[in-house]
Formats: sequence, structure tokens, C-alpha cells
Amino acid sequence: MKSAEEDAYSHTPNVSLSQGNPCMPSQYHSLQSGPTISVSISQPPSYGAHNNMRTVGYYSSPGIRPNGAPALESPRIEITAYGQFPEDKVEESNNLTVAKRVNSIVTLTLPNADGYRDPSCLSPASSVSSRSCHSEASSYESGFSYNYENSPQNSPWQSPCVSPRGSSSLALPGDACANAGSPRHSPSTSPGTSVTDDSWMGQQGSRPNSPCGGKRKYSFNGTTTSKYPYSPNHSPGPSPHTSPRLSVTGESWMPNNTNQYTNSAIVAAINALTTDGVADLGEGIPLKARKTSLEPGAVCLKVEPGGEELSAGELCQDEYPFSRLPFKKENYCGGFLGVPQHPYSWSKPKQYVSPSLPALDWQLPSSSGPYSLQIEVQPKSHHRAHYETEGSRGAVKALAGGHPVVQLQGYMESEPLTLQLFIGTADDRLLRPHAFYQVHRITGKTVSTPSHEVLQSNTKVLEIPLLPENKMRAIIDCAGILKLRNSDIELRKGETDVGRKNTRVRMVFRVHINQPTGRTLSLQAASNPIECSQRSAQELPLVDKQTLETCPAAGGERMLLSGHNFQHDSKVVFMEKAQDGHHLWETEAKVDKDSSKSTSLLIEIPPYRNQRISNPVQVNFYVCNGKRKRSQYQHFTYMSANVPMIKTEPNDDYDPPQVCPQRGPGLALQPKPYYTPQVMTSIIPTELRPCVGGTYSACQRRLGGKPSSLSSSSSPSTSPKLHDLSPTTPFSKCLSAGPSQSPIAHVSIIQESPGCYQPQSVLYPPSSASSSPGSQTSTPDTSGPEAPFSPTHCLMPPQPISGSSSPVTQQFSKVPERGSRSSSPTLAINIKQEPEELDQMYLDDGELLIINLSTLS
DNA sequence: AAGCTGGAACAACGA
DNA sequence: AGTCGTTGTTCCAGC
Repeated sequence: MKSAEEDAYSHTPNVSLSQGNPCMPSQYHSLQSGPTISVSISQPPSYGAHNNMRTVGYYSSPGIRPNGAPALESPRIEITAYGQFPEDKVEESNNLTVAKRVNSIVTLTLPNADGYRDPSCLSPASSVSSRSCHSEASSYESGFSYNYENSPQNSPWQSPCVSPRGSSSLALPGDACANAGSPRHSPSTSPGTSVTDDSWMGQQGSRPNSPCGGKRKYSFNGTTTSKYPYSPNHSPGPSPHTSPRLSVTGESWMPNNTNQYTNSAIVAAINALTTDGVADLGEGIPLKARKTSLEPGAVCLKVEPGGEELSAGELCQDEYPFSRLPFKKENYCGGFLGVPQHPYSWSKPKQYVSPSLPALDWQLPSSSGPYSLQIEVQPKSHHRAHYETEGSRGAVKALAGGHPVVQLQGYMESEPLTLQLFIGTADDRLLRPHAFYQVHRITGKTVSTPSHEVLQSNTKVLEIPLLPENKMRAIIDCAGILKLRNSDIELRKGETDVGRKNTRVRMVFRVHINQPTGRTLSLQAASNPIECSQRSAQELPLVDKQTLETCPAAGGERMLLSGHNFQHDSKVVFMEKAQDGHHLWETEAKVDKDSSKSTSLLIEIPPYRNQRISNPVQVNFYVCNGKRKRSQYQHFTYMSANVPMIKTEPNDDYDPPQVCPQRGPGLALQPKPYYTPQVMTSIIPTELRPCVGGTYSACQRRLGGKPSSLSSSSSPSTSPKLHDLSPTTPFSKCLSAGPSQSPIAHVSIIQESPGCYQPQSVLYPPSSASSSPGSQTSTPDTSGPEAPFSPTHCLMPPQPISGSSSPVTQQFSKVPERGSRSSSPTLAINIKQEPEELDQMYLDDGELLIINLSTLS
């Protein structure tokens, strides 16, 4: 059967490469040189080639645009990276600010954006079994690959898809879509390509090496892309196959995303700035890394019988198909390949739609007004992800059997909605798409839930219908997790995360609700952390729950820890770290061995080092099975004698099961006590509170005064700090601007207020808004009434939520995180040399960001 | 026969 | 430079 996707492919051959592409080449190069971003505010007409594809898409309305200038109504800011003029950066910041004021639309062209996430993400996994088609991945990867010819056309980025959609990101040059879109890279990339690949592949060792400890850096000489002649996947010339598919028709574009993308773009731009040229584009990618993509057959775009798989191109097109929109029964095209019977089909992307959907790395609330997106049944804490080289390892399951369940509460309309699912990070930093894992669509007779896979900013997103007849409840039995090779991801230009030991993820669910006011409300809920590594799952202790979250400084109370892999000789260590990461205190709790099992430990809370604390003190504890086998940090708070303590018993303040049920580690910890009530109250919508537990950790950290990320990084646990993952909303976390810590109040506010969503409601602290690039990024939208785009969505700027060190840090952390690892040439960046552990690297990144931002501002 | 799993061998690193 | 411990990836084999 011909799927809608196919149709899509079929038409639009026209989508000219040129459309979105124009910029790519230049950008690309520029990046190499050193990312510089020039920002200019231009009138709509000027829509330049530079626009980021996604951005472009945004602007371009159906039918419009390609190269052309879409009819932009408002002035926009174009950020183009040019390698040559460092000064540009400076300008940039200024301009941005200005732009904000102007309320202009921001168009960012991201040079390296791809760095953020490699198209590879497109991992083959996408849809169909990875095995069958690496192609996707390949194609994507290849996209990355560097061999883009100078001509814009050739550049993968140019791909029509990208631009049209406007999707994401500028930032993601690497965007799969882009790749796919580009004729050359087109997923359909023909076999021919493969041939090349093969040869290419031959070079590679049988096993990819993963750059463990850190990312490899390749010197960047600023040379052109030609450097990577070998790019496996891309055939040098325009691929014969250039598939029409890739082309995007107006229809296929999803304007909706624009916002998102825009934001992403901005972020990307920022990243670009921060990124040092080193990592840039293909340079760094060792042939080896690409092997996967090369695999024979990889190239093929296989369409599963059901039409399950979408070619990259398709994906691109579909990217936001209906996600943003409510499902329309009538529109279903049978997009759910897997489930034919299903009455609903995915509607084709509609052109129009709301301009802005928040980027995947934006922090969104789980509740707003009457609506609440809840994970009723959490996924198991362990799920062995499969590699592209393996067959699927099935769908993520729930602890008690069955599968995770998500429900949107408070929605009384008859219009179906789309639930989006992607794999997010589970570390202390802001929730964002995980670079090393992708959601993998599972199909088959055992799967009852229809799903549709799309690519969004290089991140695979599974779209699942939320139907009124099902009470807006969906059983997530169609989502597996694909592991991408560390070497493939780390070598991507711009990628700052390290894959080693970064094996925890969260399932992130989003829903976009169109409201009568014309706005679109976006909610997000993240699951408890899921350990995806086979070994880690078998060996590392994991704490799922703790019965206490607070206790008087004197300690002495008993706490039951529930989890996995506890041993008879497991130790539970309480410790406190200073903001600079060094240990202030550490002590071992008494473990009642008689009552302990592999899934539970009964311990006695040790007394805090200082019995006279006047304010709550947040500390951490972890379970240790021996050297290097430690659980993530769990949070615990010592209360002063005069402060009422709060025991976290199951469902105290909220219904854990629903909202943040098991929240991992944190259990239902409630930071609340710490936060100043008033602030909390005013800032946080009650609805959000439920999430607090989830967010708890972040908050707590903050409370603890830790420099969040940093401190944690040094943490004992080698593994990335996953603990905190608050499932849902970061907001709560923010709130916590903890006492001890920084004044992040403003941040919190932004995120939290349901209104946050709404531009107007967004309160950006001047500083954040104007000063940091990150803020800028989002700012335009959020900043106020002015929000250029989007009336529809509340755009939440990427916020920092969790406890990271400084508010500022957090705020931008998200953006910069990925791409920013490197410093921009012009900006002096201080990289904090923290210890050794990989974890810290993350932190460092974050800091970099911060620094950069501040500099800019 | 294909899809899941669980295990474990192999390799690449880092200490 | 060699060894050992870890962790990431790839293979195998049994449902």
C-alpha cells in the first residue's frame, strides 16, 4: 500500500534543494572556521538563504518559500554563522536583544547545528527493525557526513525537507531530515551510495571504538568539507535517487514546528557560537565511526509492509504532522502502518498550524489549568536497549508487567490528540533528547497501540493517538529503545555529551492541546529513569524508592529503600558536597542486613554532621556494591529541629502513581518543605506540584546548595547522575530555587507558571531574557507579549531546572549543552576543569554555556 | 521464520 | 609497556 509518506515522496520533486539549502554550505564552512554568528534583523522579504531549514520551513508556508522569501510578516532575526568574523558574535548578542524588543521573528541559521544531534539519530532504528534498514541511520549519518559539496545544493542540510518543514532546527543541521532531504543523502539513497560506503566501510575496524572518556577532538583546520571525501553515505554527486520524496511540498511542511525550531535554531546558533571549531562537521568523524551506516543494505529505504518505516525523507516531512494538531479521524492516512485496523490514521502534515511547538529540549510543565499529562504506569527501571546491529529487544515494559500508560487528564474535547514520545536524558541537567538513544517503534501483533514515527530535530519521536474514547489514555506498548554507538554520536560535530556510562534515559511524553483561545498548550511528562545498559542493569544498584525524604539532623530514623541489585553487603553512604564539588561530609548508614533483600534495604538514617542546622540541608546518599558500583545519588534532607518534617509516604501530596509515581530515586521526595512557601505557591501552579517529587532531586540539589551539576558530577557515582530525573516538570525544580542557592526565582517562575506557557505570563528576568543568548533564543517568543511567533504556544525557554549551580547556568544549560562544548573562538571560555569523570564533562559543558552567555550578554 | 531475550565473547579504553 | 578492570558492542543460542 502506498502510504501517505510515499505520496509525499512522490510529489514535490521540486522542492528544490536550493530552498533550504542555501545556507548550509556556507554555514558549514563557517563553522569550521569558527563559528561566528551574525545576527541581523531583517525584513521578511529578505529572507535569506541562510535561514535555517527548519526555520525556513517555519516561515514558508505551504507553497511558499523555498528559496524565496516567504512572506514573513514581521521582521526576523537571522543568525548566520560565519566563520570569519568573530565580531559577529558580539553583534549577535546585541542584535538579539534588539530583536526581542522589536518582537521580531527570529530566524536562525545554524551552521553547525547539526552538532546538536546527529542525524544519525535517525538511527536506523527508526521504525522498522534496525536490522532491516540501517538505511535510515545510514542516510542520516551520511548526511552528516561531511562530504557535502560546497554547493549548497549538495549539502545535506539543504535538503528540502528540512527547509520546508522549517522544522527544527536550525540547530540541527545534521538533522536527519535535512539529510534525508538532501538529494544526495536522501534516505532513499541508493545503493550506489552504498557502494561507496562499502569501500569506505572497509576501512573501519570491526568494532567501533568509542571514545570513552571524552570526546575525541579533531583538529579543525578550517578546511572545507571536502575533507571527508569518503563520506560513506553520501555519494558525492547528487544522488541519482534523489528522491522526490525528500522534496517537501508545502503540505508536508509543518509550520507548526517553527517555533520549536526557531528556538532550537537559536539554541543551535548559540551552540555554534560556543562550539569550537574543532569538533566541527565532519571533521571529526572517523571513518570508523560511520561503519554502521555503511552497512550494506543500510542505504535502502525499506518500507515495511505496513509502510511502517518512513524514509528519512518521509520522516522529515512528517515530522510534525499531526503532532501538533489534534488527530482528525478523517485525515488519517493509514499512517499507522502497524495497525491497520485502527480507525485512525495519521493525518498528513498540515501546512498551517501553529507556528510554534516547543523544541524537544524545552522544559514544559506536566500540568496546566485543567490539563495534566500523567504517566500512570511507569516503565521498568531497566530496559536493555538494542543496537542497530541487533534485533529489537522489544517494547519498554512496566514494572508490574504490561507497559507504561500515559493519560491526559482534564481534557474533555472530542478531538483526538497526538501523544509524542521521545527518549530523553536522565541526568541532572535539563531534560533534553538523549543523544545516544532513540525511541524505536515496535510493531507486531503484540502491539495494540498504533504509532507513527517522525523525526524532530534529529530526534525520533513516536506519535501515538490519544483518543477521547480511550479517555485520552494510551498504553505504550509500541516503544522500544535503540542505542546508538557512542562513537557515532560523539564524533558528531557539536555533540558534547559523552556516551560512556550515559546509559540512563527517560521516556518523555508530550501533548499539544489547542485551546479555544487559539493557543496551543504543550504539556510534558517524563518517566522515571530507565537504565538501558545490559551490564549496568545487572550490576549497578538502583534505588527506586525511599520511604523518607527528610529527617531531623539527629537522624536515627529508619528508611526503606526499594530498588534492584542490592547485595547483602551493600553499603549506603550519605554525603554532602560543597558547591565546588568537594566532599564536606560522608558517612555510612547502618544497614539492617537481616531485613535487606536484593530489592530492598532497610537503613537507619545517620545523624547529620551538624545538629544545629537552622535550615534544611540537602545531602545525597547512594547505595554501593563495591568500587564503581554505586547507585545514583539519592536526595535526602536533614531538617532543623524546629521545622516540621515531612515523611514521604506513598502519595502524600500527590498521587505518585499518576504523576510522578515512582519517580525514581527521589521517590516522592518533596522538596516543598524547603522552598519558601510563598514562592512556591505563587509561582508554581498547584498542578505542577505533583511533579515536585519528580523534580525533587533537582530542587534538592539546589537546596543543598550544590552546584548541582558540578557537584554531582564529582559524585561518587561514576555514572552520570541520573537520579534526578524528575519525570516531569522541571518546573518544579526550578521553583526550588533553593534557599541556599541561587536566586533562580525568576527562572522558576517562567517555567512554572502554567502561564509560563503563555508568553505574556512569562516572566523573564531581565537578565535572563536579555542577557543570555539562550534566553534570547527563547526570548523572542517568550518575552512577552511580543512573542513574535507564537501566539499559540507558550514557549518555554529552555530552562534550567534542575539544580544546577547557578540559575543562570541552568537556564542556558540546555541550549548549550550539546553543541557548545567547544568554545567559540572569540569568546573566552573558561572551562572548568573538574575531575575526571565523564559526568563532569557534562557539567563543564554547561558551564561553558553559561560563560558564553554571560559573555555575550 | 521472525522477534525477543538472556548471556557472554570481543574489543577498546582507562587506570 | 603490560596488566587488569570496565564498559560498549556484537554475536549466539534458546524460547
